[in-house]
Amino acid sequence: MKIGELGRATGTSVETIRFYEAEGLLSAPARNAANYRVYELAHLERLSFIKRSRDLGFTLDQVRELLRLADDPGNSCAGVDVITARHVAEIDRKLADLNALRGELVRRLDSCQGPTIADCRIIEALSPKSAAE
Amino acid sequence: MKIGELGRATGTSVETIRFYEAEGLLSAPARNAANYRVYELAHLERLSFIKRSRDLGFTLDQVRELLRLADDPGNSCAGVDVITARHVAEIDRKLADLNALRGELVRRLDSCQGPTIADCRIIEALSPKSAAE
DNA sequence: ATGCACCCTGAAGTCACTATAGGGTCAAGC
DNA sequence: GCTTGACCCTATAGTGACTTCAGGGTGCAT
Ligand SMILES: [Zn+2]
Ligand SMILES: [Zn+2]
Ligand SMILES: [Zn+2]
Ligand SMILES: [Zn+2]
Repeated sequence: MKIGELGRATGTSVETIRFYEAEGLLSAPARNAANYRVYELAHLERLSFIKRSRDLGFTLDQVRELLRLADDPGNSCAGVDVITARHVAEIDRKLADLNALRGELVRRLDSCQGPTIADCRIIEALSPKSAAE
Repeated sequence: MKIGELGRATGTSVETIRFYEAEGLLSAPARNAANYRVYELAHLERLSFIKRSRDLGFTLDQVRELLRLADDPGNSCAGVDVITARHVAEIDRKLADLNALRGELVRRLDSCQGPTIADCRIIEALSPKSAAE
């Protein structure tokens, strides 16, 4: 299959596929007479793995590690589980941060009666005079 | 005050302050004989505003807009509220995404009994054979 | 022969900084 | 007076994970 087909099959853009190849995540495929990339089933499977991992929020470095671990089915999966648990912990941190931000913003939004900048509770929250709040 | 003092006063790194100047967010201050930046109170106030906005997760483009709106106290604050509401909506989207990811990851983590890659429920979730799931 | 979808490479742009290289300034202490 | 150290300066490159752009070539149908 050609790169466009592989992209459609995996939900990945052509540019991203070439980027993954340059990054060493996806091995360079054979070329046809026109110098077009020609992919095999193994490429489709590997790219699917990468796509799913990215969709689950793993970084490319984590994906690299997951691929390495996944390549040997006899290995212990402890490493995979550690990477995943660490990733969950990161997500928890982000969730906590975002929730705090959201709370602060919504509180301000709700209390703002306008009508002008001078009375705006959001601007007030941002302005240094309110620093003692 | 010099750039280091300003940085300590606002919790911003010296490099970030110079970056904000280059980006036009903070006006270029006067220089002393040694070509050091010399900041006034107005700079401190403006940088505080930027810092608070960034801490609340606004992008620099949004900060630019907020600064522009905040500069005229007679203006309606509708624009500010719109930017904020939009930002909250973005946060809500991110929260939903992260919660979904977290759920998927934790579900897999909990169900993985190991001991090898061949049995790992996380690798299974990533592998294309499980695509029909 | 012309259009169009598709493919190629290499380089630059995105965001919000951070880091690095290679210097200059200033006050204190020996 | 000379070094040490903290601080300041500019200009440039690096980060992550791509996306976009410039400037082409290929393959098939009309
Ligand atoms: Zn690693
Ligand atoms: Zn308001
Ligand atoms: Zn704008
Ligand atoms: Zn496992």
